[in-house]
Amino acid sequence: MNDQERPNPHVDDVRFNHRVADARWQKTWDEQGSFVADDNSEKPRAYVLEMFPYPSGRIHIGHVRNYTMGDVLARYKRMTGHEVLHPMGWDAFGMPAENAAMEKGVHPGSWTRDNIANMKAQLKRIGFALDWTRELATCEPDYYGHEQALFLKLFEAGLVYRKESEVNWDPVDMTVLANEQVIDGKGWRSGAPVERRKLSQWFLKITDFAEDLIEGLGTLESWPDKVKLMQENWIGKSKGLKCTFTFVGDTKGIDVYTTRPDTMFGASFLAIAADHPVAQKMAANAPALQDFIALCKKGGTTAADIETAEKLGFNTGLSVENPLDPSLHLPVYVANFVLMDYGTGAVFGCPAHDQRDLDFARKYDLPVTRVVSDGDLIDSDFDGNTAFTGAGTIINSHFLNGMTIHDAKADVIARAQAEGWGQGQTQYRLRDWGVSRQRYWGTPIPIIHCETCGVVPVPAASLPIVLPEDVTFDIPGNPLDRHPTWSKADCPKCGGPARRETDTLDTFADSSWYFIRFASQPKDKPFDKAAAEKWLPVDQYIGGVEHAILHLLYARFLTRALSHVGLLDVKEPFASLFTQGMVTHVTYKTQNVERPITLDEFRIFYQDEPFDPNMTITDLGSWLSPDEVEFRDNRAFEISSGNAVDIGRIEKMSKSKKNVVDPDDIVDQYGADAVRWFMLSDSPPERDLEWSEAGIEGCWRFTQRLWRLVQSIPPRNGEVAAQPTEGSEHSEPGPHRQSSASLQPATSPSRGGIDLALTRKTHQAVAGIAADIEALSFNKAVAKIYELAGAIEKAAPSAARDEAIRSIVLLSSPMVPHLAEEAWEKLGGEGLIANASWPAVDPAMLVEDEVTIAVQVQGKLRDTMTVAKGLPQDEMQALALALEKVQSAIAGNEIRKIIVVPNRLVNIVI
RNA sequence: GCGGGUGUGGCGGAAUUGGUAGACGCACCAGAUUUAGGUUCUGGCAUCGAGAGAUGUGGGGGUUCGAGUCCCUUCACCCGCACCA
Repeated sequence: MNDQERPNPHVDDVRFNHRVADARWQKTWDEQGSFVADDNSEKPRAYVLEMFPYPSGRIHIGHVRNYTMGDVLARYKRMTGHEVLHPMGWDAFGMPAENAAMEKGVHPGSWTRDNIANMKAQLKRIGFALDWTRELATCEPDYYGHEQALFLKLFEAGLVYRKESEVNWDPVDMTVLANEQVIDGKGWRSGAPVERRKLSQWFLKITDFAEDLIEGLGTLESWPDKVKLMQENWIGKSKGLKCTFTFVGDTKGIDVYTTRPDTMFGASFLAIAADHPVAQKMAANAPALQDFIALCKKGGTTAADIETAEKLGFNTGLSVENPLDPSLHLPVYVANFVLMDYGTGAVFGCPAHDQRDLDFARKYDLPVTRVVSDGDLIDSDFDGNTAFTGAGTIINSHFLNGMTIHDAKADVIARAQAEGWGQGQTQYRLRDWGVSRQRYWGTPIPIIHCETCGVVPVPAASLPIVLPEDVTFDIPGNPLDRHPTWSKADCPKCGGPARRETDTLDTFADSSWYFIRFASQPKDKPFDKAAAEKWLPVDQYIGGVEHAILHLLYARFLTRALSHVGLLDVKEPFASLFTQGMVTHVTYKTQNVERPITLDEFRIFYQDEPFDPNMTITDLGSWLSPDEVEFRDNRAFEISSGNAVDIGRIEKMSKSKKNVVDPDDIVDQYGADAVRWFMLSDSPPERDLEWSEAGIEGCWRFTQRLWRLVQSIPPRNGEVAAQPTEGSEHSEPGPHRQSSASLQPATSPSRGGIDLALTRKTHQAVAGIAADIEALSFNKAVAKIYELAGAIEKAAPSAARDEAIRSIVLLSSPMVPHLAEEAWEKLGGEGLIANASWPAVDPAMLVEDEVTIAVQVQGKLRDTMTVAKGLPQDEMQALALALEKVQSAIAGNEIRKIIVVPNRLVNIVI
């Protein structure tokens, strides 16, 4: 399926040959350093950044979509006179490299570096306008060494600390598991049930910035609301009451934090976390409680695991007093759904108004007292299984009765403070950022543990702490830990023998400052403050919505933390954020087949029972890749077997579902421009894009259509050329350079007559496409290019038509740069189109002098009419009433009202 | 469980933000050119209806002269949940 196999004598002479053109222009851009950002430029700056890829081995089509969007914006910004920084690098640390090491016996470093080389070559083939001189890989010491320096700065500033924290522990492999490695509560390799185990780990104090990070969201006007909302909910600021429930007959008690002090009279139990000191202390001589705590430790550490697990409790036999009325006593339970790291690790349960508490109360037969009424249900008994969590009026609560929940909250907090048993407190759901990973392929944490001096930071002069190359992955666990010499170090303070920290940093740390390093990369320090600030913040950041919370929050935090310690003066790293959708593709699956069971299979399931040959077994369908499927009569069949195939759902491309498309293959077949065009067409960029053969064919045809348009006019320097205009090819690059390709109405046409309509259409396209690109509405920009192409094809030869063709080449050049360069050369444009300017717009050409008016009767469209723009309302009304269809719709009824919207519609109400 | 999102023809989507629903593309149908077509060009294409017309933006209800757009309610699907990156 390539051009050689499909000769086409009729079109080959005018066909755009991407195989030649793509390579030619990519080489030219490289040689001329077209996209190298000039740090000293006087032009206005634009920093366009896409989230850098993890070097998994191959570029995924999702990457292509992401980088194409950024590339169009970067190229457009260059055309509008900006100095553009558009860099690329590699988020190169992480687990897959270690997995490859275990599975294939390759070193994580060489595996990663090979992948980077392959993927870089792939990216180059797509023709991205990237500044490769700033390329970085986080796994190289010249990157992570600087990260270690930043870590030490934060350490000095008191933003780094150590505490115990739970990890997933595989008791068979004796190793820490990532959440991803826990499948159905079991270790992915050993299959053993996972336990939660405490380790001493390093944390960054992101919670110090919780308030700041919420406030900062308010300044991010060009971020999607949904992302800001998700971050705000993640930080989870709440105002509530921290108070003490004293043990009955004692002055000591348990501290509780609650956001619902208004419901305190409805409390029927107190629940504490399994890790709570009270639980731990009691467990010392209560084996049953020890067992229960052990039970709570089963299962993974994810929020979803913990919160969907069955709610379990253990009655400690302890009893506490309700501080609002000490005569009310509550039992104390240890419960698996209470988290030690949020609030105080203890909650009071108010079952009528909290679903979890209600489930728990029903299970352990605890009282359920309604204390908030929504009006309809005053005083009625609570017997349902759905908690009422809405607003209402307080009932069954003595002195709080009749208050709104809002007033009751304030009243209880005031009372607690006056009486000394509690105080109002602001609480955040956000937890400190645990950065320790018990893994090899990451940034070594630059700390030394000395038996006499304790924790000692590595002196800056000793950086980078380089990962040892001689490690093995034949046994589970962290190779750094068992390396014979690496962890041995001299204490920088006392010189005595000490141990190097063997935890490495979370890879999110690597991706939390790479955008700063792109802007400034001195050898001797992480970045130069002044140089970095010239580029920062990133003007447009583009990436997947899956990063809406963690990566973006950590990057925002680290930027603030670096500013806090004086290394930078930037609060928000990303001025504008765009989250793009995934690329999906249809899936195919063979049908399930039911067949008789074999003897061997029977023995596996039923051991020694007598064999029953009538028993059947169902082979589940397996995924097929599109090239294993053929179509007959609109039905799908497997080519190899001829069996019918189910056409599955359209899903995110994944290897397991065999619906991936390799960018290299399609770039080779259709050319980089057609692929880029596809990535921008049809689907709005924030939505998913469905890959299809038909779609890419259509895109390929459009590139050829554009090419034919270019062939249809003679070169500029020919004798029939229109008068030379002030084209960009004559203008000097600079901040104030005048815009290029002139689009003046063709007042002295040299070919054919005046075509004002086409000139209008062209100017409207220039203005519209500029607005669409700036709004990242690439699908709309694409539609407008199609429209303009259609208009040009229908137009008779004229100077206006020639100008329209020059314009469409310029307008589409950010999207199809190879074809545009080739066309620019054919049209006699000077220099590279990559350096050309965006066409100028004559505002007078944007206005139409006639408008089409909708005429409605009772809000229903009955007719339309074309009138002069700005026609007075009474004239519009008179014209509308004169219309035959309108009269018949009125049918002699009395006209009650006529609504006239100038230049838009007339609505007659009867 | 918690948090966020999406829903418009056969398909992807557009709709100046409350004012002509279906721009543009894909697919499909018809015709022309071509030795041929997976080329190119022209035309058609929401649904029902012969037509006039009626219906139509996941479902139900509401506000309005007018609703894809605003409000209430409901259904379906997708994403994130702190050690995947």
